[in-house]
Amino acid sequence: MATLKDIAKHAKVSTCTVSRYLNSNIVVKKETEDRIEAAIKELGYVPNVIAKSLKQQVTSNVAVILPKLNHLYYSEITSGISQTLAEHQYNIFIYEVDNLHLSEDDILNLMRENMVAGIIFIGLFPDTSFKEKIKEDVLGWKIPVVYANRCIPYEGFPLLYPDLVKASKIGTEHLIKKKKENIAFMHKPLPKHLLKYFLDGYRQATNSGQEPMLIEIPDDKNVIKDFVPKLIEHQINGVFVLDEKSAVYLTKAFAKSNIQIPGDISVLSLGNSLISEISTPELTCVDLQNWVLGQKSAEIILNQISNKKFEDVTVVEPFIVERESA
Amino acid sequence: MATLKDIAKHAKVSTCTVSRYLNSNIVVKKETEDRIEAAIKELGYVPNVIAKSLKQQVTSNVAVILPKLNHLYYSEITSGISQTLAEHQYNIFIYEVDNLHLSEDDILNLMRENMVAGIIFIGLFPDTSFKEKIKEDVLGWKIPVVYANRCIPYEGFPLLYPDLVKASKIGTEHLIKKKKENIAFMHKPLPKHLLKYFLDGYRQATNSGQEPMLIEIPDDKNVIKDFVPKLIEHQINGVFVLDEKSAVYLTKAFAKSNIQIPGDISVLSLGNSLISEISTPELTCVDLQNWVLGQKSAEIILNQISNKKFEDVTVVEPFIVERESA
DNA sequence: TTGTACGCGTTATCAG
DNA sequence: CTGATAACGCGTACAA
Repeated sequence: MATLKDIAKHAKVSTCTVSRYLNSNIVVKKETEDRIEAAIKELGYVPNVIAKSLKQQVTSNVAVILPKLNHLYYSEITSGISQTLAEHQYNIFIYEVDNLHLSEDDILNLMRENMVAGIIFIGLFPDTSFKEKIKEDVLGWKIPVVYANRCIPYEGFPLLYPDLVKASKIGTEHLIKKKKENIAFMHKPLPKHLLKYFLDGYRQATNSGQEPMLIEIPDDKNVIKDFVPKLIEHQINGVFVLDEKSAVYLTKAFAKSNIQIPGDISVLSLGNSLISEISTPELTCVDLQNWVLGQKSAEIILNQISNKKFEDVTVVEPFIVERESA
Repeated sequence: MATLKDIAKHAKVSTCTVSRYLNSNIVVKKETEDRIEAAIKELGYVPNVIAKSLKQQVTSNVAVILPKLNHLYYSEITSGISQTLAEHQYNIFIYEVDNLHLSEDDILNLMRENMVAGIIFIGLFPDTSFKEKIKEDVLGWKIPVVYANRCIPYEGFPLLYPDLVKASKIGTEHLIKKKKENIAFMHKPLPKHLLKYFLDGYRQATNSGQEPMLIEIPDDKNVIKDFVPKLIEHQINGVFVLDEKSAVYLTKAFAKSNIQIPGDISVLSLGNSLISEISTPELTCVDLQNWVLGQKSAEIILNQISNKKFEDVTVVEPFIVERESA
């Protein structure tokens, strides 16, 4: 591999001249420029980013830490990040926590060892202690950080998440518009404060103090059908399912019980991945804009890196995608 | 940031001793070991991978080049890669070609600049010239390469892909076992040689020279229903759809035409992502083992890196996943 | 068992 | 406009 030194020798200039020609806009005599250019072509020179990073004590690599990649939810966010960073000539490192048999400390040490320019944490579960480690350690290391897709209170590092109150509000409004006013929210086990957001959105949409029916469903998809009688009994005619996959299994259960969607009961799902699109019936849903969330996460990292201003908390606006189910 | 030198000074030894203690199994006197350990703790030392890479002229970073990430097909493969590489302390760089507005040459230069330890190309379309560039350039640079998920003839660099002949064979066999012997293959526009694999598999399963009905469908999902009459007319009772999403839209079209699945016509899809699982009816499919493909790709890269033996062509075995549709 | 000194490929600081 | 030289942090001959 040809190095800068080789180019310099070949073009009969000093390494420093070559370096300046390549990196800065400082003018170089036309004649030497040509000689350098020729040498680069001839020797097939490619700059060595590693050496540059060592010298400048910075890399152009941003780490993305997420539970797993093979899930549309995360891969869409990651894709948004990847495109945005690529536009700014940054590379992205992927760390799938579920696959990495390392402690949080070890993972964060990996970041330091590799001198990453920034870290984007996506959708990490509360049972990881990353949040605490960021406060205790990462901020001290001066590594730019973004914590995406978890609605948590601000604690000193930039946060991004979808506006769940608004999601709940526009979802409820949509159901009401469709004359489905007896609404149930179905959700997997959820932290209290998240549930509160959904209730707030519901209240804003209904302009009342009344609460929707809340049904907590287990993780087992086969059990969802057991909740159908309860919905019937309470004369529910609109269900907002806060999990796309569960929404699909609910529609399957309805089909088996000969309940018409949306005739008898409307089903609205939260999230707009392929799942909602190909389900039968196709699911009306609240799109949380995962890709945009990723894009904005990347922008905030970039702003931190270049010492520009950035928001402490960024909220992404959801919107309704109307299909068949509601 | 504390450096090796700082540790050495603090522990009153030379940098070389610290380095050896950290990297090799060469014995160090217990007493000095303790002093070094203490210094590392006290100063919060983390080795600098960049400096190490520069010195050794190798990184532990493997690049994955793929069309896009937000697609279950690719993200599953990538996840397999990521887990396997992580187990060997390698980091993964992601490059989404569809998002990267760079020429093939520029992308490959990125690889060289960053001194990646290996490159995994996944599912790149024939209209990219990566294949040629690998032969012309990358192999010459001595960067380990894997070309995954495209059935192409061997041309000097390791290939991985699913066994499409076998996929076709076991799919056909399954349909026949279910007494669906009048079979149609539906597929999006496909290179001739790929189509041949499917025909071969069909012949192996039927033990005959006869050919299945072949229906090429356009990319537009709304048009799939237009092919239903043709299937009826030819008394097709088993359809093998070589694209998961199309399979779903076909089942939707059947539902609208009151065709029972699998009663009237069985539907078999190629690929086993979430799509097949949540579709109604749930799709019986041939699983191509994307995750395993990724895993094996990573293993081959690792073997190249460590100068171990590796296969030129690795074929991943598909298997049937029986659900409702066939 | 330990230490000295050099070089990996750059960029930055000076001086010319 | 250009060049010599010193770092960046580490590993490793070679010497002790």
